[in-house]
Amino acid sequence: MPATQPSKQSSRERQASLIQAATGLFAEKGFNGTTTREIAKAAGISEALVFKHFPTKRALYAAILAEKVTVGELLDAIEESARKRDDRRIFTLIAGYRIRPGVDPTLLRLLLFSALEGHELSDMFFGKHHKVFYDRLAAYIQQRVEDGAFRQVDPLLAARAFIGMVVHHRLLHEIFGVPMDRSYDDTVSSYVDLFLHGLVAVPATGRAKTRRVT
Amino acid sequence: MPATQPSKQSSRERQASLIQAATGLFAEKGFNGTTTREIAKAAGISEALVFKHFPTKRALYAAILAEKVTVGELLDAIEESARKRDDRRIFTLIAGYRIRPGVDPTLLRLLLFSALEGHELSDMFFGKHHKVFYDRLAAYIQQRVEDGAFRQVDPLLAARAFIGMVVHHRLLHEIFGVPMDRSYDDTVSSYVDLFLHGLVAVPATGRAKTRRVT
DNA sequence: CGTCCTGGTGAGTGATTACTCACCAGGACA
DNA sequence: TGTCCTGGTGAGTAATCACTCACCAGGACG
Repeated sequence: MPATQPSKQSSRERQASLIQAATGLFAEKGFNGTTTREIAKAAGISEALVFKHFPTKRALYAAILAEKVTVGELLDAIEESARKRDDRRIFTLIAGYRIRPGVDPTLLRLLLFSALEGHELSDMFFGKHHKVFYDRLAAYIQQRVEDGAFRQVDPLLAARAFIGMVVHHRLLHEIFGVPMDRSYDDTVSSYVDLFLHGLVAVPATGRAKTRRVT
Repeated sequence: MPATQPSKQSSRERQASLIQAATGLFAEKGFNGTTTREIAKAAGISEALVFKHFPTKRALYAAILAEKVTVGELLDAIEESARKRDDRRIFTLIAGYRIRPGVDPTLLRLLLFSALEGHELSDMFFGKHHKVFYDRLAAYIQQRVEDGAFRQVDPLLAARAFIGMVVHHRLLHEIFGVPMDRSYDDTVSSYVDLFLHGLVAVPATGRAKTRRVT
């Protein structure tokens, strides 16, 4: 518990540590399941002080959703691989960003809770965390269809399909507690391979297409 | 509002109408977000009577999760197609079962809420509603791999991947409100096609593999 | 007739909730 | 020295929560 600062802090510091403490609680128990008393305790301050910084509990929640926008550097890496037409790399990047063990697990819970509980900022949160990905991916897929490298598919649907595979994987793992018996790299590569080349075996033509999947 | 029965009902009838009324509320607002007063009002009875039938609010919630087990007839249809090795049909059946417009939208919300809020019966609920599907699908995929018809993939991972695509689709639509601009049949067929044949175009060999997807 | 069971309720109970208010400590600056 | 601002609190408050209890209506059965 990082609740060890009864010392004075500036307004901005307090606000930040409040947001940090509350984020964990909201992600764990949802908006309705979290009390302001718990938040204050987790931040190591009195309940009254919480309301000096945020007029209502909802306002604190909104501040959290508004703050966690991230994304950023990943899109650059994607952009670069897109220029090189490195299909495998792009899909691996996106999948990895969603499955990678280091990724903050609270964000997914926060996102789901906010959507289920119907918070007003949920749409924005969803847009910043998910929509960007499948919009960018859809654009790339369209490009590759035009190149003639991909089959004639609906780019948006295909993008959603791929991201769906991998988000669902995380969902199973983090929300439903399904154990993942394969390594992270292995899993990502399997998903990418599956999506790019499909399930049906290609009868022996000259191509060395059958990548090992183990 | 079906709250129009102040008349006497037998204990079992009351219990059933209580469960029906509460299911909608729990799915909409979660366990913590739903009050017993609301439930009573939706069922058209007094709050006290709710507790005559269920000792606690949690017990009522548990009764709901325990009751909604369904599945059933779909597995028979799958079994039949499995004997015929009708790949497309099997994947279409499963996808359809999850995307079909008629499917009760409250179940998905209920499932997510119960998992996020960490209800004790959540695992069971998940097992009956999802695990059966990807276990069955994984078994079929393994069979087809042994037939030599599918590539050498991890069956469980592949099954999860496909179901992930389609569950994610429903999630986007029902929970996040993303509009779906294509028809139901079209969407399902696109997903199945994508999963079976992959994204990468097969260079012109003799096969007429490129199914139209539009 | 009485009495007993079942379905049903109004009016509470104490605990908990989000939120408020009067007040305090101490450094800054005059 | 005084006073003023900022960070901080203990002790509330009204509302709401899950849950309880004493009681009622009426049909069944003797």
